[in-house]
Amino acid sequence: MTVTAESPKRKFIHCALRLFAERGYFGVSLADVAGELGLTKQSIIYHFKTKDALYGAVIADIAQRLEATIDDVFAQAPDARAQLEAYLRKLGQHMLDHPRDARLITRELLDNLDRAQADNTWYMRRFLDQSVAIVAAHPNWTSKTPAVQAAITYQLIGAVCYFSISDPTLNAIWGRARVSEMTEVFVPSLLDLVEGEKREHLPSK
Amino acid sequence: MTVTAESPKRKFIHCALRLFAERGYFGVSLADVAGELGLTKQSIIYHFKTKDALYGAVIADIAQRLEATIDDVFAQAPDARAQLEAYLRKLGQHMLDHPRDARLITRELLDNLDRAQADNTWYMRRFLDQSVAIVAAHPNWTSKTPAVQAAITYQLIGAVCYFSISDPTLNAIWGRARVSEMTEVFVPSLLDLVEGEKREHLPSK
DNA sequence: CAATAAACTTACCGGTCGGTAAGTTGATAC
DNA sequence: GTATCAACTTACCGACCGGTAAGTTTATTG
Repeated sequence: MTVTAESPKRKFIHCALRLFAERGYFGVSLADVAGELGLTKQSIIYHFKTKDALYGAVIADIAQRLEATIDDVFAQAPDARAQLEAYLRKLGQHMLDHPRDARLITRELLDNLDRAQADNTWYMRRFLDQSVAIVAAHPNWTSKTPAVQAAITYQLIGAVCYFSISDPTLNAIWGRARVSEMTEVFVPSLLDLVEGEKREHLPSK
Repeated sequence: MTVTAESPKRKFIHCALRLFAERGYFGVSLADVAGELGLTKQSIIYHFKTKDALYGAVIADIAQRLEATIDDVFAQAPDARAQLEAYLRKLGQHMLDHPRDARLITRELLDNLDRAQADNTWYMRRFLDQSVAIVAAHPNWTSKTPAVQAAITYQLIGAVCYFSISDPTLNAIWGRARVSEMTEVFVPSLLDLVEGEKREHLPSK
């Protein structure tokens, strides 16, 4: 059993992703991150120079993994309709498997209110453009304006992220049993909304 | 012209809502809030005892205003279908008019990961239950399980909040013109998704 | 005019923050 | 065997944090 030799930088990114997702930028100190790995905050400063730079590396890491998922969709699905279905399934699966990504993306959206204008390198841009391209190719929306296509795309991504981050709260409100039911029907119900079907295969009372 | 005499407590709540929405709980200090009103942080301590209590008052304030919106829907719309339409229009309008509410609700969702279990008084509970009741009454979902109804409700609220908080970022990515187009078609497109129509009245190229 | 109470203020405290500076350690290279 | 370098450490700094304690100001009331 060999220890997977993760580079020190990647170890910090991995750990920081988790903490930033849970508590946000201001809710996490460098000492918190380093402490989780049994190190001191100065080891982070050594690798990343500043806290901002560490945060940037975390965002870039998520963006890269999301782009990889999309490339996968383009490679596998035969036509536009199948591509959108594959996209939604993969995105949904990704965000349910990695709720931290959904949490951090949503936080990034919230915290970038001021930064959005100043910072012209927006790490998620490529991912978003590719997502819109998939929606735009679908028969439902090929004839629509780019604005409509972008709005639909955003609704879909938003629904997926929002559902993922709501999980703990939903559990507290309605209990684990009901939320686990909700999770099962979530992606199918989203697909039905997209295809305009009448949701007949969803469970009835 | 009389100055509307807002109580000191309400002035703090109003100001804190804006700052918490913009920068989050840990991103805002008591001195920040008081400074905006030309006062010192101790004046906040005097009124609210702790920072946590101030934050709680802000959340309670939002919850109360949302419940008022819902009561309105129940009072006005004649049947279940019209109620859901009125609900979505009002919710969408509310979140577009008051993006801070959408931002803070989403932040609350994110930050309550740990608190959700411990804190059994969850201010948004009544609002959420009423929202689910409206969705459950709609012909599309009356026959579905409570879990499905809750999932649909959450997707709808999520889409609205997510779109509202995305506004600054979307502007930075695609420009004001396209985003303003998106905003116009947003609620109608959501209604079309709900009613299962084919989006014929949405603008085409 | 004295008493009271709301709505503040200044002064201060222990603790934590991000970041600088100057070592220390252990492995590799020549 | 010593020079080099990555990957750390300890020690420290000024700024800021939430919160306590003890006044001060202002308006109202008997």
